[in-house]
Amino acid sequence: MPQINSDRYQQQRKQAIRSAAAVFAEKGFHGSSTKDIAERMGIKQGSLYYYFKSKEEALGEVCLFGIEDYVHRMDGIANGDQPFEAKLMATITSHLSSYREKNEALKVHNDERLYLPEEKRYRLRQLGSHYRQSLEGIFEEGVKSGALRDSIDCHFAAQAVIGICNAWGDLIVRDPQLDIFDIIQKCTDLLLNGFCERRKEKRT
Amino acid sequence: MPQINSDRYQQQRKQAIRSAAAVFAEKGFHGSSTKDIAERMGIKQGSLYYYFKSKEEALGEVCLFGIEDYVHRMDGIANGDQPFEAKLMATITSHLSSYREKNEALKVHNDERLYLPEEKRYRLRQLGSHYRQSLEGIFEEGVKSGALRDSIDCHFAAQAVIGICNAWGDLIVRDPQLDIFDIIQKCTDLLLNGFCERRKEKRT
Amino acid sequence: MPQINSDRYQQQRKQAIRSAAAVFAEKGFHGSSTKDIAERMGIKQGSLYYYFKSKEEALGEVCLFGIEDYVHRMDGIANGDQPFEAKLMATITSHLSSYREKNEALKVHNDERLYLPEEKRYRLRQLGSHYRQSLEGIFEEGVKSGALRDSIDCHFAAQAVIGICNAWGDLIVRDPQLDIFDIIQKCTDLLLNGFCERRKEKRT
Amino acid sequence: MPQINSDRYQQQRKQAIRSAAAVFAEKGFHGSSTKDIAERMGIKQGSLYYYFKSKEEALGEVCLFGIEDYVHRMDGIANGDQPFEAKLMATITSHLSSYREKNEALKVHNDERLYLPEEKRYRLRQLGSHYRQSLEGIFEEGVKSGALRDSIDCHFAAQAVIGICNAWGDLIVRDPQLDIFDIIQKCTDLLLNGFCERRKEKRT
DNA sequence: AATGAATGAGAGTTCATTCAT
DNA sequence: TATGAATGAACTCTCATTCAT
Repeated sequence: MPQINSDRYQQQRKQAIRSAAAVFAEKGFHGSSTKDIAERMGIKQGSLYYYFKSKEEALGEVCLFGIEDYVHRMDGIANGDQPFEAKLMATITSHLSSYREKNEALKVHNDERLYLPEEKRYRLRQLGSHYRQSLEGIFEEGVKSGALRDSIDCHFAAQAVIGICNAWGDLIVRDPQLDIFDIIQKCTDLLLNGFCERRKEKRT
Repeated sequence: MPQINSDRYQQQRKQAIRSAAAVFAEKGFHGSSTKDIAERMGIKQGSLYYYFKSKEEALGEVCLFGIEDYVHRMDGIANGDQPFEAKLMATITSHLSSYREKNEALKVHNDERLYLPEEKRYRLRQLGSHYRQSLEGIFEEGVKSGALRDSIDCHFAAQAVIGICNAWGDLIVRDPQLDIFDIIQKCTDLLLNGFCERRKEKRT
Repeated sequence: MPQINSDRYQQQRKQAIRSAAAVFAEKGFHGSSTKDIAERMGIKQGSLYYYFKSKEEALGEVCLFGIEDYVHRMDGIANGDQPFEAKLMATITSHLSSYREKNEALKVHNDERLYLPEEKRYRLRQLGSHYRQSLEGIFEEGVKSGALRDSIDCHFAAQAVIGICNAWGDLIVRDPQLDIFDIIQKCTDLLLNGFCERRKEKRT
Repeated sequence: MPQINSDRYQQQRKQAIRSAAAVFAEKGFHGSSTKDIAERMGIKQGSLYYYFKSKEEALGEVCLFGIEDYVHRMDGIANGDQPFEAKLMATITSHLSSYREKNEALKVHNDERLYLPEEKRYRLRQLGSHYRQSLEGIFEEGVKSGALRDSIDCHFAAQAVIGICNAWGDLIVRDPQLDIFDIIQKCTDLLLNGFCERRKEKRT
């Protein structure tokens, strides 16, 4: 019967979530044991159940932790009135930074959420869809404003941005040396301009 | 003692690999049981061991099966003398098609190979690196030929292509309705031209 | 995936049920471990699950095994056309003999069935009610035939018979030396001369 | 270090015993957790250990509480100089009333005492034997006085009385609606007229 | 070529118990 | 007097693996 309101408890629980995130990211949900998680946290296996009702609940908490505020940050970006280019870069920055800050939780969300029971996956799906739709909105805006080509398929574009960010996110998690700002820069450039040679001077 | 050379044996073993691929893709390596795999193949659990020494060997075979000829195909593409644009599109086509043809094996390679012991991962890493390097080579050629901007980071570019293909590959595996050629088209366009408005007429 | 139809399997499973009955009777359901049961059967703990899906299923099988044919035997008694006295004695004989033959299974049914989930308890309750009703029927018949006093509450009478048999059944299970036929005799005498109109000599 | 002498402590401890009795009666000893008991008492799990050294001690106290004064009451009955019929009825009344007053403790004594270590069971066995012997004495007296048939096996008779009372006791605990005085009446009648030489009218 | 049966290691989970506060 | 936190042992159950047939 944990004292859910106590500060100490909340603090320790957060710690447990981070530990679970780290272990799940490294070995996958089924490949991780509760003993692994407890050990990383510095407690004994049985004690973990003071903070989680089950291993599955731990996964749920990690997934939520992984996306929640990066989704909220997206709201801020989408509702701002910057030009398209700025919004895109902000999105990429936010997305890739999440991989650094929150460490492995976002990766766990991407790779392991399918092991959650439907009811718990529902909230995550809502958040994920919300994110993608906001991003699609940004692209639609960009098309209207003339910043983007008419022919752009905004759904495809949003998925592509998410996909490319997640791919680099994986690499970022695996290799902490990577220069995240360099990657943000290059991703933005790729998405805006592609790889082909076309000189700025020709732009009008 | 399996009759490794018998046709029937080889045929059944291939079947076992495909079954394992399907199950691993759906539930992950640790989430799958040998019973699951055997059942999908229509044999009994214990009989699997006639075809694999262990569950891990099965994973190894699936991973290899998942990448080997898609890597070889890349050699063909890289060594050809088509222009950059054609090679890029060929690469994307090859990559995404693999997800359809080989079904789930490529996905398994991407998501589960980390559960293999170092020795087995070595060969896969070689193949993967070879693939990425070939792709980098294509980009370097593109830069030299003037098709691509000088400023392109070829390593980044290759990773980006792989990342975007894998991201869409996941979606393709999950949703068999997706129009793969439409996606190929749009990916190529994105990578070549980006999303920004700049009309071909303005090029010259 | 047990071969449910094989003779060997059925035989071993019966053995498992008997072992479970013995252990449950001695230590109660929650006080018994699956290890205890397996050990009594001469196999290892994990192997028990080849015969039962769960410990609870084992309990269910034991309970069913404990009452099923003693309930059926009651049907034979109730439907016969012997006089009341003979039917009562037959009932007691059948009931107490069950404790000897089936060993501890009937005791387990009485003491531990409440740990079964509602769905499984349903069938048992049906059988139990059927038994009690048959017994009540015998008493009603006895009243009609004039063998018993009018004032007898047949529901009370049936419960009393069952209660007294179970009480002695417990003692019989605990002490294998007890002379079961002596007890049958005395129980019958107690109950008979309690419910009878008057003593046989005085009847005519 | 409990203040064993404080009134408050003794009062709370009694409360703890009653809570334990209720929980043990409902779920059995092994099926009950210390958390269950604490919750019913309105304290936290760990606090129980202020009143009991162990869960087992709690069981011991409950069992003792369950029989002690019902055994002492039997002494009063046995040593009185009422006729047999009155003593029998008093016994039954005392026994069945215990199930109502003490609620579940007597049931716990009957069903769960076997989980106590030998040393603790010893005192209970003494009390139980004492009870049975007193009851046997009543029967022997009854035989001598001519109220009962010569052929009565007094040991059997005492066991039968206890058995029938416990059987009805179980039903009484389970169904608080049951009319306890009706049952006392009927049990007495059953037993009396069963063991009596003959019906009163026919006696002279 | 395949399987029924068994195994043993390890998983997640529960819980009586302890103890500093 | 009571509790939050932690522990470790035991438990049920799963599963990769083996092997005689």
